[in-house]
Amino acid sequence: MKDCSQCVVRNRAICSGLLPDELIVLGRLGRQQVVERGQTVVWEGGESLIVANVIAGVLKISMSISDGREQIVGVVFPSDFIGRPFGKDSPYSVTALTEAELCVFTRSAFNEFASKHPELEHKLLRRTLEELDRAREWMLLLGKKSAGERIATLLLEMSTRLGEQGCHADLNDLNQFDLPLDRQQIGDLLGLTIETVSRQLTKLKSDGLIDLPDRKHVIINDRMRLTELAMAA
Amino acid sequence: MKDCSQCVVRNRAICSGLLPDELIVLGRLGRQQVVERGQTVVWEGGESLIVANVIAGVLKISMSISDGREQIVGVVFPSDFIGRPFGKDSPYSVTALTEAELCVFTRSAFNEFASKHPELEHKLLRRTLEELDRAREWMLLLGKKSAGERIATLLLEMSTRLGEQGCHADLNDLNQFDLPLDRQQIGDLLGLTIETVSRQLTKLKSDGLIDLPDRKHVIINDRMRLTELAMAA
DNA sequence: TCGATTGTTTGATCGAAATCAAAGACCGCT
DNA sequence: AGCGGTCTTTGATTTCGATCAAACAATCGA
Repeated sequence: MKDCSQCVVRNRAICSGLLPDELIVLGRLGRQQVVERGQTVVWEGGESLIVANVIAGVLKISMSISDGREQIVGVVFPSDFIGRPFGKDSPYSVTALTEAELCVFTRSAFNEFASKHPELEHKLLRRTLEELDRAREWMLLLGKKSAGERIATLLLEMSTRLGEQGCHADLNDLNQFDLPLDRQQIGDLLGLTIETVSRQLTKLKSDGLIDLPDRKHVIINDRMRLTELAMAA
Repeated sequence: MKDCSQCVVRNRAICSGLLPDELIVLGRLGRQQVVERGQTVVWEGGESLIVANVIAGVLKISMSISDGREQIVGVVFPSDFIGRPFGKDSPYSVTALTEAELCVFTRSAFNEFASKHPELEHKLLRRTLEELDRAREWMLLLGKKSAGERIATLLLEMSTRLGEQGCHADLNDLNQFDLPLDRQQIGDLLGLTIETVSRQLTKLKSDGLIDLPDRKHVIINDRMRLTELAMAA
């Protein structure tokens, strides 16, 4: 890492709040790394050798069953933390959905540094609690929502999460963004098949709630109706 | 709290590892409380005024949609921690599935104590990471598994989690236990209806994999086949 | 002990999403 | 610009679990 004080996620990542000299020590432990779309940085079942902060790009966290069925259990954005500090093997894979830039630490070096810096662990705890809330919200979606509700929920979630990052095409417009996931991945995230995803998106489009100028780009026309849809059939 | 050093979850709860004098301070902040079956201790959407350690009993964590659909997003056992420290309102309810005993703290008192005791926060972080892993494992179940696989997975999960607690009828027999959930709750946990739960349990029974001497009691006869079932149709 | 209430099982039918199948759109490459 | 591959959409059919309905079993209080 060259210089943490110049880092674009400096104020949002878990390292925010560290003192300048602590930041220098941490910076020396990390190295910046670019990963290309599709590349996996943590393997399900493998010893989680690294942890990292996401500087740029979007990644998926996924788990699978032996017969190949895959479920995406998390989507990770800039300033988020990835990997499984402490304990055992990683129960999931982490794979880049777009080209991404990471600030990578070996797990052991990070664990050691963290154990000496309660402020860092506190930040990580808060983030983990938020991630747990999000996971549970998604359990509600997977357990109880219809296909239409799921798609509506996804679009709104993507809008806000990308918005927090300033990742929107137009910085001022939450209602326009590029999906970092293809149809198959949306299916794997929502517990639906690719065909159902496609049909539901087409339906939202023909109902006028959204526009889909191309495969990835989404324009939300009627946020209110989409929000209603997200919560009730 | 009378005396933490006598607490039955003393060695497993997040307070383990605190020094004797720290434990005395923490003990004075908490109070022991018995909650009866069905009683809710944290309300979805409400300000999470309390956090607690579970001393005895089993509780559910649940979220719901405005129209009444409910999803159980977690099941909590003795030595587990409940409530949402730091931040905002609780996004979920916590309700006792059996009579339970809690060691309750006001959230503010706990937050303050925790901020001065990194060791405690570290324990809480590890636990939260484990809870997150479990939530994601459940997302895989909800998103990708068939009804039969879900039931098999639940029975094995219950067997191991109750086993960790020494809650089994026969302490040496992981293959026999009482379900703390009724059929409706099993459905709400697995994303199934009560009828499907009943049918799948009946099927496992007639296939000889399990016995169901009464509503709550489960005997696992063929753990291996049940394990295979849990992971593939 | 009985009747009421609640929880569970079983049966019949329905429907949302999966699966199977094929056409169409988009992208990168030469 | 044209070709080959991948991704997406659309259509036809099937299936698993939901829903509707009713019988059955367990629990509780009087």
